[in-house]
Amino acid sequence: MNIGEISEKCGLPAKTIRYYEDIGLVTPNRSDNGYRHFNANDLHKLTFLCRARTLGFSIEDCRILMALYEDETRASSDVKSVAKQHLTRIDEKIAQLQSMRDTLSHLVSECAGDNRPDCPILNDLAAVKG
Amino acid sequence: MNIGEISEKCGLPAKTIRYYEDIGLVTPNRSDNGYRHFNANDLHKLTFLCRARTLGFSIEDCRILMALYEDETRASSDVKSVAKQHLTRIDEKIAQLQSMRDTLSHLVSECAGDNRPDCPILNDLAAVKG
DNA sequence: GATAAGGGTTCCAGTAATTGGAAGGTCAAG
DNA sequence: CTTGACCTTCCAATTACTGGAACCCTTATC
Repeated sequence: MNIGEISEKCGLPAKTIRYYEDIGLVTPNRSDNGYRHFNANDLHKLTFLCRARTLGFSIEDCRILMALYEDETRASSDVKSVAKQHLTRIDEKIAQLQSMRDTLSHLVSECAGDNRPDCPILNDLAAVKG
Repeated sequence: MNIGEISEKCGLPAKTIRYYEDIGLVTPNRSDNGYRHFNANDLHKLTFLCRARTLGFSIEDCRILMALYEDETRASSDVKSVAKQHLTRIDEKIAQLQSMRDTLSHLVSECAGDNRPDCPILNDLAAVKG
């Protein structure tokens, strides 16, 4: 199938699929007219990539996971290790955002939000710490 | 003061301060030798920027907030509005990460993590939906 | 006076993962 | 034969820096 069709099926934009070919994540064949020709295995790979990216894995993680996916002699512990590391990174990010959120929502609640210039949000931002 | 000193005080790397000058967020004077010379107002601005970035505001948000900071006739409602929008974006991001986290931690818990190749994580990633 | 250390300067390139757009080739239908 | 929907490649932009090269300024030391 052509790139438009597989794009529909795997959930990735055609542009992204071409990019993934560029960086060596997939290597579709070419038809005589120069069009990329994708087979069922390509569909599996691209679906895999789409899903992994949706779960926030980096492209480099995806590369590792794809290699494991294609290696029939892998140990599931290797996969689990990559996933757990990613989970840790997600948790760190959530904690960081939560901390931002807490500070910011406190500031927002303090601010009158009227037409006077006095503003606790700006006051906080501009405060030079000792 | 020179860039090294103000960098210490405001918490931003010298490189970042130069970048902020490039994009017009600060405009320090220059000494005769061509060195940037920062005053107390520059320190306030850069501290402001450092804090706002720490809270996750984008550079463009910072630009808006800085303009409000410098406008003595601002309405605090304008500041609050920017902050609330940002808060919404943070909440969305947290929700998205939380959803990734839930899915991933479920998969991780299902995976034996031993030296056998069978792996629910890879199975999930490769599954072509509907 | 030479030199070395520790500032400072500019400018160019790279990061992550796409995305947008231009210029142009291909194919099926009317 | 032309129109429209595909496809192709290649270059540039995005966000917010960061690294590095090549070079200048200042001060202290030999």
